[in-house]
Amino acid sequence: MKSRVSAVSGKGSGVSDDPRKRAKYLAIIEAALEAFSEYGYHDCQVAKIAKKAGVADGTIYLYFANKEEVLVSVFQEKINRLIVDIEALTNDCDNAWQKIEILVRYHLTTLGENPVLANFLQIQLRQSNPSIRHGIAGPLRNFYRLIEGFVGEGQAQGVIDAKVNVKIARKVIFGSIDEVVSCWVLSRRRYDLKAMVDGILYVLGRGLRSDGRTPGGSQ
Amino acid sequence: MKSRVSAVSGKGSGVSDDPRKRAKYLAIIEAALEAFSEYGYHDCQVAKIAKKAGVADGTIYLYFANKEEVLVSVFQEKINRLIVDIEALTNDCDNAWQKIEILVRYHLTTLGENPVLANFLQIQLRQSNPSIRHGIAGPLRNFYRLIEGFVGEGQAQGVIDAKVNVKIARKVIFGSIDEVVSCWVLSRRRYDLKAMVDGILYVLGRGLRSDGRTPGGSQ
Amino acid sequence: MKSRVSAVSGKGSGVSDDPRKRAKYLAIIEAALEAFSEYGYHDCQVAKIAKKAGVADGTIYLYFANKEEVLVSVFQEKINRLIVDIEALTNDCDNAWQKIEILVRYHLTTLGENPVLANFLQIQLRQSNPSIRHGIAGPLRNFYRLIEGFVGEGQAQGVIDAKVNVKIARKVIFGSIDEVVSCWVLSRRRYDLKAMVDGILYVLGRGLRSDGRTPGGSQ
Amino acid sequence: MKSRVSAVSGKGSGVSDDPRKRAKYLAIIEAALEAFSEYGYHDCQVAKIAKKAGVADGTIYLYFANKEEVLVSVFQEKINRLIVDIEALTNDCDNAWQKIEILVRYHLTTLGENPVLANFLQIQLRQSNPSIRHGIAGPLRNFYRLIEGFVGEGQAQGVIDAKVNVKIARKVIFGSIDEVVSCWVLSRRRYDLKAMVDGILYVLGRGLRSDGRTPGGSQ
DNA sequence: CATGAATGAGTATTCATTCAT
DNA sequence: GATGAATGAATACTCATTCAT
Repeated sequence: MKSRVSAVSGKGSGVSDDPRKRAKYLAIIEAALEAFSEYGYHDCQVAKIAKKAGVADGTIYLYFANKEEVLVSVFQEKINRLIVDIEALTNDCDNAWQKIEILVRYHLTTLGENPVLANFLQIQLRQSNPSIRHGIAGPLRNFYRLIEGFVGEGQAQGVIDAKVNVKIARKVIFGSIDEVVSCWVLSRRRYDLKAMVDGILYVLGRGLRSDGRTPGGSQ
Repeated sequence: MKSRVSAVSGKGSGVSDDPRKRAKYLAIIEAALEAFSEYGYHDCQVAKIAKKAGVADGTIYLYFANKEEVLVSVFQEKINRLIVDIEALTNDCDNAWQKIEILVRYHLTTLGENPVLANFLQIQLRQSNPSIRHGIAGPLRNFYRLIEGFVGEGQAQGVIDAKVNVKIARKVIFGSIDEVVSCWVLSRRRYDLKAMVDGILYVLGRGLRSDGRTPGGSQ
Repeated sequence: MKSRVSAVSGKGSGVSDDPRKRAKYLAIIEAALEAFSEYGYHDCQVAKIAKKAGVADGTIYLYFANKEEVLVSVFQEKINRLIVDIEALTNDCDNAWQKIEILVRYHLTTLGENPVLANFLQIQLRQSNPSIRHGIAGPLRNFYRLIEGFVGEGQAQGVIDAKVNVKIARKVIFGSIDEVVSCWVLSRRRYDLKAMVDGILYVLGRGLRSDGRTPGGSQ
Repeated sequence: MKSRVSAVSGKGSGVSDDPRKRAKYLAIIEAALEAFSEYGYHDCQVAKIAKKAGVADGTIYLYFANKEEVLVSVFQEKINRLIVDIEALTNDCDNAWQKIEILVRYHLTTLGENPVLANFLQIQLRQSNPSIRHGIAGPLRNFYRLIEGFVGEGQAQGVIDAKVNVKIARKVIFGSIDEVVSCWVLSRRRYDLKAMVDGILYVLGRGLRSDGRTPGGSQ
């Protein structure tokens, strides 16, 4: 308890003043990502994570309250990183639709280049129980908000159809890329994920962007 | 083993000549749907299914090879039913885009009226092992094919943009409705799912339908 | 739950209509007595009990809710048996002091001839935690009541000093024989426990019996 | 190892020339008494003792070989103190039976006023392993010898019945007060322990004292 | 001397599956 | 066919103890 570095009950990302603790925390996170991705949540014993991280089983519990918190923390670290990166990439972009394009492209490119993470996010993460789902909800909401922010911004700029409900737009965008990545992972990554970006953006763009066709907004 | 009525290794849907066997098979399927939906896959013991079905624990194993096969069979029965219903509803429809509209509307309406099934399909089904995911893939592919068939048909009819890749269109359609239903279930069904149909179809229609704007197809 | 034969939550002594269940229940009780006596509560794994009983580990849990309940049930069975035996032996005895003599003699004789039981009752049983202590309290109270009954009876008959408080008399009697047996067990039974009976009864008799000396009761 | 101040393997009572060490040794003893009494032996982690004592976990091991030795040392310190006090109180008493009265009265009064110690001695101490029981045996023997000394002295003085076996007398005396205190602790101290002294001494006195009745000693 | 982060051995309990009746 | 008592493999987590600082 005393000095546990908790990503869930703590400040949100395993922050610790002691850099050695932070390093070990991150080592466990990376080991857990690999282990969960390789075995799935239920078939991944804590001992496997500890071994991959090069620490004793008990050490895991100095940094996380339990196995569930490890899983949630991995997700949190990874999704937060994704959000931070996308925010940085879209920072000096004026057009909100282009921000969405960047998001979709970056998401698919990143996961396409990181099959372990993709497998974790699309498959293994979802084998977990309701209490884990609850822990995941918070960080995921941040990703949702990012997308919704872009959509709203685009409507304000007039580049996204104002008649589209923001939440529905987010669900279509997120649902589409989520499905695309899931299928790719389940296909055992037999094709190039990046190659799908243009096709998806074509459909999403037609569905969401304002264009000359609907200047006044009539359907 | 002997005369087991298997939904996975068997002919595909618990077919049996003996109507009493078929009835008990279906009773177990319904009990399992309820039980899985109520407890989740991992917290739903075979004993709970047996109790709900009014049979002994061991009897389950006269109809299914193991717990996994029960789950897969429930999915199979339900998704097949959905497919059959949608095929019937779209049978005398000439316009393939309208068929997609029917599919989306029927899917959301059905799950909106059947929270137990929705919870099973969106949440509990996905808590399972990769080996189950494999068993699910087959029946799910039929649903994929249904959507892809409508898209292809629509392109042949000229009502759907020919430049859209059929598989990508299917992923956008399925991913969108899947995400919409999942969010609804996770929100504890605090709003009306049917009410989302028009909003989703508006975006999907804009994204996929051919229109006066692009008669020749140039973007 | 359904048909668990519980000595704690059930009717009190592993009663079951099915004689086969009762037999297995008793087999586990006897195995547990031996195992607890040999290893002590904390160092006696459930697996050791199961092995001695000739059943699978899991079978223990068809008859008992947990390891604690096994311990409590062993105590209950044994102390109840002791009580029943003493009641039978004292039944046609007119003099209540003689009943106490019979109780003390029977208790020490029985434990002296049954070192496994003596070790269990005096040493291993007491290694347990408060929740177990609570489970033991009920059956132990019955033994207390037996002694107190004899004392009260003796006072009514005039054979036991009326000035002695019944509960204090019980504590002196029970405390004395308990200490005698404990010392004997801890001495590794290097002497004959039965041989101590007369000496103890001499002191207890002087302390508790009415006699010519104190007819009026003056101290 | 080096200069460990052991209460068991050492000279017997945490003796050290360095008063600072002695002070910390005693601080740990007091903290352990409280902690064991509060949580019980098995639920009292070494960390809890360390925290109460205001030292690091590891520091405990500079003063004691292991957790068992801490428990044994607490017992040793406390029982030795009891013995020393009783010896002082009985020093200028001529009548050995009065010494026994003093012992019983002092024991019950002290524990009655010190529930933490009473709980430790009667309950928590006995939750321990057989190996601990061995460590306790030595100091406890000193208490036994004290009682036996009084009894023998009383027989030499003719105030205690010569026909009573000294060890049996000790067992009756110790067993009685032990049972009385245990019942009091288990009753959650709902009555006044001191108030029982006279009642117990009345029975013990009748049982052990020589009196006019038996001048020659015939029963 | 003191610290406290790290270690890793140890175990009660669940539950999918079997098979004698 | 149906039953349900019996099986036994499998695992997260605790905490006494150590030792580098």
